[in-house]
Amino acid sequence: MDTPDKTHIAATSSLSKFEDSPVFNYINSLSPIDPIKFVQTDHSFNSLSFTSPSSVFASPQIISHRESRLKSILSPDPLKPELPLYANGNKTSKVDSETVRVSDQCAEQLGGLTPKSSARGVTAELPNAIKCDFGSPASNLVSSDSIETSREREGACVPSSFAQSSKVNLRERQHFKNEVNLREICRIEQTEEAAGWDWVSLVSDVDVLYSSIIENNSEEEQDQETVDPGMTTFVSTVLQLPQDNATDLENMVSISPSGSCKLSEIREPITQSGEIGDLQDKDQAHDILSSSLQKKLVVTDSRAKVDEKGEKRGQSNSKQHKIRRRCLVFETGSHKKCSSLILSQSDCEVAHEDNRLVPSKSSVHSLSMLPGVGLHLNAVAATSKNGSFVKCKTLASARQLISMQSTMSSDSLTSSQNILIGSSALNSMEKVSDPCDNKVKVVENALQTSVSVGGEEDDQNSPRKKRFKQELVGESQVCKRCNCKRSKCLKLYCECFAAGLYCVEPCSCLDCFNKPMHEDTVLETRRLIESRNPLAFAPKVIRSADSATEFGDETNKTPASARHKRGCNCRRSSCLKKYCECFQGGVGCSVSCRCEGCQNAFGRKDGSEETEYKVEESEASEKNDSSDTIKKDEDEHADVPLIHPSIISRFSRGKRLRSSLLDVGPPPMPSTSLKLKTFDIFDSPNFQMRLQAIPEDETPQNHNSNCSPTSPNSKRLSPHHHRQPAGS
DNA sequence: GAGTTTGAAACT
DNA sequence: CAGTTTCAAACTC
Repeated sequence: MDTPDKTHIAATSSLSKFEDSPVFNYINSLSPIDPIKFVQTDHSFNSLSFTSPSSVFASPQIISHRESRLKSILSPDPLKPELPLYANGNKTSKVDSETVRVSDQCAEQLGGLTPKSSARGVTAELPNAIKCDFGSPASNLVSSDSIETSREREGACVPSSFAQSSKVNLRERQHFKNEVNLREICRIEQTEEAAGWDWVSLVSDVDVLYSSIIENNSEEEQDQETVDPGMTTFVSTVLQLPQDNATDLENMVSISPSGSCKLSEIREPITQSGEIGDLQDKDQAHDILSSSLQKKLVVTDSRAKVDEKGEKRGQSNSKQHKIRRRCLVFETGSHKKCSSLILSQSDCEVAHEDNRLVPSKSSVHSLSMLPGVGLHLNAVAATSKNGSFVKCKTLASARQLISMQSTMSSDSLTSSQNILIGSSALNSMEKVSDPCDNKVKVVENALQTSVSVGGEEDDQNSPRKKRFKQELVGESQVCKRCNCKRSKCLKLYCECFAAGLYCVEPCSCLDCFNKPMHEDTVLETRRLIESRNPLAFAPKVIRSADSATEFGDETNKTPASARHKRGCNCRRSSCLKKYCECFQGGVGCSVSCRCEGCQNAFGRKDGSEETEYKVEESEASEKNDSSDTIKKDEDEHADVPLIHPSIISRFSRGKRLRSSLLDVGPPPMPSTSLKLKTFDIFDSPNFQMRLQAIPEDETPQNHNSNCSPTSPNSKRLSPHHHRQPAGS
């Protein structure tokens, strides 16, 4: 109902309207504040103005927007782009002209920050930034109200009656408070850094600080000139993003000219009045932001000198700066329709460096999202409902806890970058074809460091360690480290190819064609294979609902009833080894299986899934060791019993299971706490849910096929279906 | 690490 | 569609 016009009018002619409004008149009659002053107080978010109509605008909306904005910086919600906020903005073209000016000022101010004064400078600047952010009544309606607007108004503002009285001393006091707060946050930051970034909590801290500052500065006037830089600097400095997160910010800023970028939102006065001015502003802001980001680094490093842990921090930062967050690579048009196709595994460089990523909304969101989002089929998605931060935190923690090896072997680097983008929303992004194998991979670093953290092996060169590292890497990113010799990795024999991933250096394949440089070949081959079997690249393991529907198997009603889409055909392994895809996938056999002598611990095809049922229904039931092991695992993930084959497969690789009992068990879990910790990410129910959910979205046609009575694999429909193993 | 086993994928 | 071959992972030693 609030049309832009309304908003705009309300913003531009707010004074007259307010004055004309009965409410205003009434409040004005109650308030000693002069109406003119009221206008000013609007922008300053003066506490006294609460008695005036401005209080209406200084409602929790402001806080809400502020919080949402802060959160959006850290956890942009793809479903809630910031852009709409701008739509409500009341910015005028007037602000556009201010942008450049203010931006320049910002740059100057940033440049003026010396290492020693950086912290103080940030502190001093912060209040204004906040004020500008939230002080304006107009900004109440538009969270993204530009700082420049406030600044502009500052210059013309008429000092409010209360503000002048408390200026000097109060400001100093506030600055002191703010600085104290800032230092506290810096300490928090350091602590978080040392213990691994507790990003969420840090955000909360910052948010609290903001609130505190806002309150403190509600009495403070708007005569301070430094604004945006402070805000930006503050964000940059205080948050001191873990590299990947920082990169996210950079990405968000640089990649999203659409204006949905979060950081630019803070400092960039995006005007609603015109696209041209908008673009100009954005360009300006982009440049400024780039510079500010650089400044940020300076500030950070500078502060590092001051901090007790400065050296450590500095090292960490310098290393972190080398990290390039991998981003999802997008598929070229040929297969855009088929969302489940291979995408370039290119390393997603920070956009502002190469600008190869198309700045679209989705791109922003995708960048905001963690790699897990949009991953194809077997790709590991660590994202969960809270996943983004969880993963970030975890990874960052791992990275922070142990100094990374700045020179990661490229093979390990690339292993985690084979991310297949299936999300159609991400298809809008340009494909980045540059593999960028030389980039340090955050996840892998984290994993690597995690290994070190575990203390299991200190020797980086230990074969065992290498192996485990590779496995972790492979698992974490579901980089199928294939070993194809003759298939050229263009057949489903190749796990990489089957998973919709490009082969990477960890692979030991020969004559591999499953690489971005052979994309055409890969896509063509995929087409051919899919023409033969539409489900060829569909997930092999289907969730309970799907499988139950598809197979009509009553035994699949169990929560742990994920089933292999085709069923196995085991004859000698008794479905007790990973030769069996059902077992490998951590699912029980179903009537679709044609296995002989099925002993699948996850559920036999004859329906003897007592294990699962009992596990699900009664934890008290004692079973043999193998069943018990399975039970525990399934209890932990009762809601998502499915364990992706790749995970299991990679998990146990190199950890050969000598015992049949162990073989019967669930995917071998890391024996060390380290491993458990690492894999908590991937074993989390949410993660598992993602694994299952993503393919559904990505391969709708396939899933439709899945639901069809006819299976692509005619063998599945053979009379063997009803054959019951004699042993069972 | 080499060799064997296994079962899916591919082929006929 | 069934049988066979090919293939690479899983597994054993």
